Amino acid sequence: MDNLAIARVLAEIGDLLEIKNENPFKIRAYRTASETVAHHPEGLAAMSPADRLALPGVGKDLAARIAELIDTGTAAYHQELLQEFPPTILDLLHLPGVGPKTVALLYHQLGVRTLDDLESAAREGRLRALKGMGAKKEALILRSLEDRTQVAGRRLSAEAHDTAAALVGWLREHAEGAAVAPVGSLRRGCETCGDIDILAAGAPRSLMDAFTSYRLVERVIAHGETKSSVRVWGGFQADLRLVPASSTGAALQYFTGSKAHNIALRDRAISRGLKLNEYGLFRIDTGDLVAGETEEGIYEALGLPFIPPELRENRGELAAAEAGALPALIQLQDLRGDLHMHTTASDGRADAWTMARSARDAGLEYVAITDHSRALAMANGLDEHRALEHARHVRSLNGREHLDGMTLLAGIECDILPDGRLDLADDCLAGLDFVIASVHSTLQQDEAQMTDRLLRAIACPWVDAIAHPTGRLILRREPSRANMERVFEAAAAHGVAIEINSQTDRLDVDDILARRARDRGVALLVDSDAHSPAALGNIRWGITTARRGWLQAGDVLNTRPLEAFRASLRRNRH
DNA sequence: GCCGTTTTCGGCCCGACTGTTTTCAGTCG
Repeated sequence: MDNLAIARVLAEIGDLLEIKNENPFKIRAYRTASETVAHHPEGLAAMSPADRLALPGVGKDLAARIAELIDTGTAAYHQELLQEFPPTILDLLHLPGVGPKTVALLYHQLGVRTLDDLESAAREGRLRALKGMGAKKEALILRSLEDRTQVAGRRLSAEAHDTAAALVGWLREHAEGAAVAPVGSLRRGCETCGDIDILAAGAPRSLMDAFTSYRLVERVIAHGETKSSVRVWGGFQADLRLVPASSTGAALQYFTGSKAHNIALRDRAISRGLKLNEYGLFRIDTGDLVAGETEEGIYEALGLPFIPPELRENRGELAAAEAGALPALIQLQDLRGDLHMHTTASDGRADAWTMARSARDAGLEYVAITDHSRALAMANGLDEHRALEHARHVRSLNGREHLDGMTLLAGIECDILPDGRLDLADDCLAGLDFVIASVHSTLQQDEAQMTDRLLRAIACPWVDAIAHPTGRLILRREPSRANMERVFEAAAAHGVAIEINSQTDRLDVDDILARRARDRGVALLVDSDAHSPAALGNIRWGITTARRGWLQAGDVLNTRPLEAFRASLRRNRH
């Protein structure tokens, strides 16, 4: 049983306990543990019982349930709860506006077990007869049921980014002098987001009306003096919070989250006789304001340096801050090269010259042109002959004018065949400047096959790096079953770099694996995998992922000057 | 159910909005 499966069961127990109206702290214990397990980079099944017990939020009881899950694939406690409530009841809980109390009420009073049951009951007007419910609540539930089919949960943050930027721009026009900024998961750089959170500090009350009358607002969900929510065309929910200018820093901190980071930070405040909320940091005894105007001030008053938003996931950043050991996170301008891009030679939209010029305009000093190899026939992949022809062409561009010091490396994105062999012969790969290998097909292999496949590719002396190592597509395709721990070990041993691919739906490896790889001694690359000049800009999302993975410039090979970069490639090291 | 240089028992983060209410419960973030 893998971590996500364990986490799902623990979260379900939490949900079921909530419907049962159990002790809220017990519920929180299950949910915290679920989060911890889901984000733990190492498989719990392979850990010793003592190590599992050492995980934060996992005590004697939860460790026992986890062990039971790993050993038997099921937990008796979970099954008991499912005897009391049908599992379909959890669908009701995830409906907006429907919480545990309502679910319990619906189940006990009306025998509602499924979303279909709920829809019938609502249409027949039976909900309004329940205590605490009325016609409006009934209409709200019907609406949630309708929305459910249109908007399916989370979306790529890259998609939300443009919507958020336009909305923030509109709000700034209507609130001169106020601080308007995206907060929440967007500010933390998460790969997906559930909604768009915006904070306005020091803005007039009238800004709320500007917000709810924004031309792309489809419906107003809530409209208050300091908080409003709307649904924007395209499926996003956007929330706006208004706070006084004196609370700018406190509110930025509070609404940026994450929830886990904030709870840990508030714990820290309490232990120092302080109270933290979105308006400021206050002394508990006197109620005096200690900090609130700036985020830096909040952290400073709690004895900490400023913690970058990307690190605020309660994954050790508070301890690191306390110890003065926060990483100096990599920045976009640290990048000097981009080692993964395509041209019209395979499935790209522009030629090598145009791609290189665009990269130069973006401030880069070198690029590798890495078109597909022949196994990707539908992408017009190159065979050995074409690959070497293309390499000659790419290298010939280096002598031309107007390149402003940009250097092109002749490379290839070589397919790793299902048995781990490379798609092109060794002497061809040896004749190039850079080879990045990747898996594009037969992604459903079992763990042993997929792991061996990658290990075999890594063992090939002409492979310098592995592209999009897990093959996942965010919200669409799960990562392959490869044992990444063993892949990183081999990559470190052979000096093969691991890529953070910046395509907005890949971000592969992700933040957690990137951090794990670095800790295992693996060098990383941040690449655009661009198929057009415009897509070169996606590399910023890879940088965000690297930052969320605690990476510094020194951990990423393509921050090095060209000669140092070339010297660090596996093919040039002996 | 977890956790502890104040504690092995008694705590556990905090506030806004909505709807159904005569002072508050439920939900959300």
